[in-house]
Amino acid sequence: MNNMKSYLLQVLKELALLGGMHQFVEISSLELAEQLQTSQQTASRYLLTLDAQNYITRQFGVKKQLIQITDKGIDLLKQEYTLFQQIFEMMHKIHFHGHIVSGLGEGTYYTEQPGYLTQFQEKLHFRPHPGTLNVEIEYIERNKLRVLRQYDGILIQEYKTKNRTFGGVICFHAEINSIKAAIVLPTRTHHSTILEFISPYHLREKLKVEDGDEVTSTIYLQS
Amino acid sequence: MNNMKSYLLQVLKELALLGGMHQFVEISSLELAEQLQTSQQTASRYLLTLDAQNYITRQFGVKKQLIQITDKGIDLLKQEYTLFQQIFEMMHKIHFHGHIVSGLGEGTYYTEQPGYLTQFQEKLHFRPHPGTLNVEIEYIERNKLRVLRQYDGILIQEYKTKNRTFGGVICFHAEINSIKAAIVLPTRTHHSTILEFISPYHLREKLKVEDGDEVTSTIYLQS
DNA sequence: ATTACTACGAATCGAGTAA
DNA sequence: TTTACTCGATTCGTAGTAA
Repeated sequence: MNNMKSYLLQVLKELALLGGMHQFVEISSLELAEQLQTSQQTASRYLLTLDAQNYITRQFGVKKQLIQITDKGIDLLKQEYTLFQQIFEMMHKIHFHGHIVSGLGEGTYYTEQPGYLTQFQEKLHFRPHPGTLNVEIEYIERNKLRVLRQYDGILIQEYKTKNRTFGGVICFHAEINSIKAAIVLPTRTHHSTILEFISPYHLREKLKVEDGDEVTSTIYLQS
Repeated sequence: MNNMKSYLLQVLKELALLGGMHQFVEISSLELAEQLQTSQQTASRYLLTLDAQNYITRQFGVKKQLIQITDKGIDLLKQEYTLFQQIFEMMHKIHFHGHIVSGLGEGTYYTEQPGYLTQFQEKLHFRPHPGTLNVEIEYIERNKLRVLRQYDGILIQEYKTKNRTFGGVICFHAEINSIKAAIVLPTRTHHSTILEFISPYHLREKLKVEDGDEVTSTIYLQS
């Protein structure tokens, strides 16, 4: 029953704009039809359907009916509102969904390099636990990754030892399942769909996750 | 062309969630179909329609297409977001639309009574210009008036002179066409669709309005 | 692989109208 | 008035398929 017809959501929105989440709304099917720019018959049918699916309750007076949005209807509206908030917050933060995968164990090596460590502490204001937690994001969300790459992030500069060069990386503050963390984006490698998280905590323990588990994360764009 | 089909709005929303307002989104009609839980053919037709109506622009790569939401599409999403904000802000403020009407000139008499004046100044923190500006709200919005009456507002108490009794009224801070004001609700008279505004300014002059002109107003519910 | 056309079945709309 | 039913008209969705 969550394959809600989109036009019914519009009707619910219209009722909410008239105060239907707080009070009953006194409205005839013809009045509603005018608001929705449709026919009285269609408006009446919309109300029947919303009622049958428990998104609204109705009482019939002598003339017009009194309509109130149910908790189920309010939840649906809230859910929709949240999505719009996500859309318009996307200049501040981006949400990703994915599941835990194992890296090649390189994470531990890199996060223990003193040249990176000092920069992490200076610029991210925490000392990362050794290793990274890798999250394969849903493939469709590679598009959000492209948005993410438009932003500057926190630059960890490349540096050289006598043996080798350690490349620069971009970091963003983040949360994974609501735990404080950051992501590390290699400046090259534009086609990966893996996010590497570092954190002051041992994330696998703190989050109690293992390979394949689903996680949600938020990346903060302001540096 | 503003009789946008509601399912097209959902498609636009989905593209926006993938970052389509900030960047191009790389998505095949099949992928989009999966997101929308519909068929590839339907998704393809949705995109054709959105393109034809200039809500999106598309570039075709060798494989998938690149989609970006146009300014027109962004405007539509913003408009929708604004409506949801209004819905969920309704515990703080309520918006009304209406047009100016003439009162019976009583407003001037009442707003000049010293017993009201001192209370207005104490409780509303401004000295009202003599008279009220009356706004007949759209009939359908009587439902929001019912929501408004659930709130306590700012009580102006009744008082007596040796000649007569002046009844109590409820006030709410307000704005009318963005100008600071307040509304005065008689405690009785539950079936009026007229809002009476008082303001430190002479509203008819300040707003440059006359009878029949449309105005929008915001009523603030927190006392 | 991907887009999108055609054709037709399914769902939705709204005029007429009863209650 | 008002709601909401029936039923023909219109719109929408999707299988098959071409490009």
